[in-house]
Amino acid sequence: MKKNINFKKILRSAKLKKTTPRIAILKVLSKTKHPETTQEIYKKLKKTGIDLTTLYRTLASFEKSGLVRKVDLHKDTIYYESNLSHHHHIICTKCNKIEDFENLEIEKVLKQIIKKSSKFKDIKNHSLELFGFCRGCA
Amino acid sequence: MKKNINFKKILRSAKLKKTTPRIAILKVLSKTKHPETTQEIYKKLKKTGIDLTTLYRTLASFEKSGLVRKVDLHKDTIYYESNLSHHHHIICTKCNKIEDFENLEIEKVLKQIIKKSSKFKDIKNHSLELFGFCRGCA
DNA sequence: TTTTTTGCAAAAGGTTTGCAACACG
DNA sequence: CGTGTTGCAAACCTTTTGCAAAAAA
Repeated sequence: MKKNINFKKILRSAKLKKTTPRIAILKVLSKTKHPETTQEIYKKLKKTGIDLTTLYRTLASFEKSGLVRKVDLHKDTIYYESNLSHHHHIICTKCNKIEDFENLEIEKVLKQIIKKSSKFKDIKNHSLELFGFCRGCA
Repeated sequence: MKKNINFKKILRSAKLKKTTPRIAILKVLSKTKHPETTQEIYKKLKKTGIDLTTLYRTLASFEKSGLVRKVDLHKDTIYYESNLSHHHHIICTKCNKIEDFENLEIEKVLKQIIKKSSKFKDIKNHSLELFGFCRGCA
C-alpha cells in the first residue's frame, strides 16, 4: 500500500522539471539499497534507452538538490546513493560487503565539533564510512 | 631541529624499498597540509622529473601500506593526504576552504557501532568529512 | 644477480562539452 | 512560445597497462 513513491512530487519539491529520464532514474535509485557507481546505475537503465550523458547530468543535478549524495568507498570512483534515509556504511575492503548503520550519537558529536570550529558555524551534510574486514574475511 | 623527517625510515617500516621517487613524493606529502589530488601533487613534483605513472603507482602503494589515505571531498576526484596524523575535515562547499579537526569522541562512538554490527568485529580505518558553508560564505 | 621499480608510449575508461532536436510548463 | 532538457558525437582528462631499461637489495 505504501509501495508507490510519488516521484513527480519529489521532483517538484526539488524544483526540477519532471521528465521521463529523471523519473526513471529516481525509480532505479529508490530501489537501490547500496551506493552504486554511475556505470552501475546506467546498466540498470539500459532498457529505458536513457543516454549516459543524461545520467551524468541528472545525477549531478540530483546531488545539487540533495536527492542523492556521493559516497566514497575508497574505490577510485564515486558512488551515489539515494538520500532519502541518512545512514553510513561499513565496507569490507576484501570482499566489498557493505553494512549500513545509523547512529544518533554521531550527530551529537558533530554538533560539539561545530561549536569548537572557528570558521564554520553549521554543516549541511557529512560523510562517514568505516573500513575493515568482515567476519568472513578476517 | 626536528625539521628533518627520516623518510628512509618511514619507507623501511612500511616495507617499501627506498627509491628516489618515493622519497621525493613523501617529502611533498609531508609538506602538504590539506588533501590534494594526484594531479596537484604531480605539479609539485615537476621539477624532479618524476613520471605521472610512477606517482599513481606510488600513491597506490603508499595507501596500501597506510602512509597516505584517500579523502573524499565530494569533488569527482580522489584526494590524498599524509596519514601521519589522524584527523578529519570540514569543507566549505562554496569556497573550498578546509578546516581540520580531531575528535576523540568519534572513536568512542565508532566502537559502539562495531559492537552492534553483525558482520564486522573491528575496523581498520574510517573517513569522516563535514560539508557546509563557512562563515565567510554563509 | 635477482627482484622490484621506473619511465615511456599507448590504450583504456570515465566524464564532459557543443549543438541541434525535443519536451515541459 | 520560451526555456530547460535530452541524445548523439566528439573531445577531454585521468588512470592503467605492457615492456624494456635502470636501480635496489
